[in-house]
Amino acid sequence: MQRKHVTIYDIAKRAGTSPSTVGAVMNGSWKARRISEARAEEIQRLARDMGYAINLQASALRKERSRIIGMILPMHDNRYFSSISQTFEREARARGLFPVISSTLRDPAIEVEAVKTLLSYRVERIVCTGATDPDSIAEICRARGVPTYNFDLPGSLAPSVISDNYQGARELTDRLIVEVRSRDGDPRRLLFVGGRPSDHNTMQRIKGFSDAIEAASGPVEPGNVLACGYAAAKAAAAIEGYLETHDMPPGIFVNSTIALEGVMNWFGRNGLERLQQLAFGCFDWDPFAALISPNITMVRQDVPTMIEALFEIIDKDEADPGILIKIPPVIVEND
Amino acid sequence: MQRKHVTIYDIAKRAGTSPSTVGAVMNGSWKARRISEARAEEIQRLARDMGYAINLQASALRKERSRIIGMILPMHDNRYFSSISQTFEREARARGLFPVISSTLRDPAIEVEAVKTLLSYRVERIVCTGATDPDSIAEICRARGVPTYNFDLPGSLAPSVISDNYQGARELTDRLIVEVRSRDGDPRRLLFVGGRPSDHNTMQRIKGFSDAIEAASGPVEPGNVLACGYAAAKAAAAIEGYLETHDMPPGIFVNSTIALEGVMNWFGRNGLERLQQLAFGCFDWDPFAALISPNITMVRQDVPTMIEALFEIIDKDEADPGILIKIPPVIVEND
DNA sequence: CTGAAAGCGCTTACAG
DNA sequence: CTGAAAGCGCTTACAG
Repeated sequence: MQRKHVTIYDIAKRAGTSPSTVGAVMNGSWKARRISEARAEEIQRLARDMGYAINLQASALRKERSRIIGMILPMHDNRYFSSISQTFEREARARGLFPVISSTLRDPAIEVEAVKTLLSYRVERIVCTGATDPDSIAEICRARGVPTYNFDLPGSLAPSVISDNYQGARELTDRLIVEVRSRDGDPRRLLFVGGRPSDHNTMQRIKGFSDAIEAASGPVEPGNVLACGYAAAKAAAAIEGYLETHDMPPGIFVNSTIALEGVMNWFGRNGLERLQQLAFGCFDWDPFAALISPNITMVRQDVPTMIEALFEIIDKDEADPGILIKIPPVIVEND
Repeated sequence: MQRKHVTIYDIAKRAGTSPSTVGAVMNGSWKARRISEARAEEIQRLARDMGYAINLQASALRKERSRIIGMILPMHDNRYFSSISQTFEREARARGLFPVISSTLRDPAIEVEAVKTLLSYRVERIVCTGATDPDSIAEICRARGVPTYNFDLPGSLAPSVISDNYQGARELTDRLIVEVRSRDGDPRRLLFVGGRPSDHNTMQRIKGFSDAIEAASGPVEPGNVLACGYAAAKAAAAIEGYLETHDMPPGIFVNSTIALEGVMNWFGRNGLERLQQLAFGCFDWDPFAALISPNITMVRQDVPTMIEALFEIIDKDEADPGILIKIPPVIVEND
């Protein structure tokens, strides 16, 4: 048990050779150096015995390449975002990159702080997931020659990969409309709940929602779009407030599982059976939500395909800020 | 827009001073060096203008302190584990540490691989969450002088912080017993579903489950403990198989929300209303699961308190492998 | 096939 | 109050 890490110098001394040679053997460049097989093996054996592990900080410093890829993420404890981390991590590792993910709680100040820290650790690229202000991040990174990518929310200074929020919302709303009509309800009275009005994705989803209704039966009722924020409690309060002045709508479009939690809680407190009479849709997927209401339809964002598209851009080293890839989400019917 | 990162040398040149001075100003040690306020301010201004960001790799290399704290985690896309990352990240940052989390899919080979990579980036400490083989990790790290901590699953070579699985399971089972009896059912016929039999936590929970039943009404029926693994599909298959040769049990203890998903799916396919007649408990918490069955009781592991206990050990730099802190989980009644 | 030297960008004594 | 020098552990020309 040693306190100090063993270095190529320690091994060189023991092997009676030079640090350069050991270094070459340890980082795999030894074949190019035409170091004898015998010597390489001897060094590898010694390294194993001595418990050598390359110091990637030193290596990165010298090579000016860290192989670290950073990602900022609104939060970990969320099904959608955690499936993003999971898939991102796998794909980054598959490329020999070292993924480092920081959560930023949808706070632009924390986002910038996290990005600066990542830059100080000399990440080679940064993926901004759901960033509140992706363009300022892109600017900071561009000044340092670090490419950025927007994910989930688009920006104008770097390539973006997002869900096709408009189309997904429109398709989801179309299903709700069919269901509402099958019960002789009025689609214009459908309710939209959740998200921030300033958020690009929420805006697109509201547009898809409104356009679908308008195309089917005329403009959505004014006051039926409750972009009340992301917290579950806010969604519950929004429903509560809405119902003080309105009748129960024939259906609800819930914008994210976080909002869904609030909506479900409200119904849980006020009679879960009332849910059965509603057309119910959620933009985001949760395996348990499917079981609560037999008539819920969910939109599942296609994370694997989104991450694939992201790495295609990265692999090709594309940097055109005009790139905007929209991945269609998947409608998950309940049955 | 520069390609190259600006260094303390660049700033020193522009400021007409030495790199040492700039370095001291940039890392805050300038007051100890008694550098004049005026000069410090001038340097800070220049650094801002030139877009300087300290290279923490170089700094860490020289100081032999990275301030990086690593964590390995079975997976990100899981409510329990993602709440661990979220809380861990916050607490690490609050201490000026840089958290790096790698997921290892409950695969011992990947665990060791991830730990070695973290060591190569010169992390200062490693938290092993839910590690399949925490002791070999502890050994590898100890040889390099890097302290480790076991989290969620205990080990024998480093301090451990875990949930009190036995007590939590026992209390949960006690509730199920009361419920079963209130319907004139036989507690000995309660069913346990999910987890690996080799997993410490599962073992403890099975023990709590069995002991509670035994204390109340005699030994649990043989064959009523289905430690079928973690996948949802396995839990569904286990229930299916069980019911081929047994009547519906009076209640089910589900060991994790992943298994719960499988169990719920089975009932979803075979009549969700049959759930209402069961006493239903889950070791792990999910906000939606609560809404599915009015009589579900869940055990929520107390992640904030667990992480607090972890950092108390870290802050005090305790390394006694005999430390085993069990945090009582919280019973979440449904209502 | 191999080694000595320089340098990545910092920090740490040391000297004044 | 400040600077020159050495060194953290690598990799990269360069020389032989």
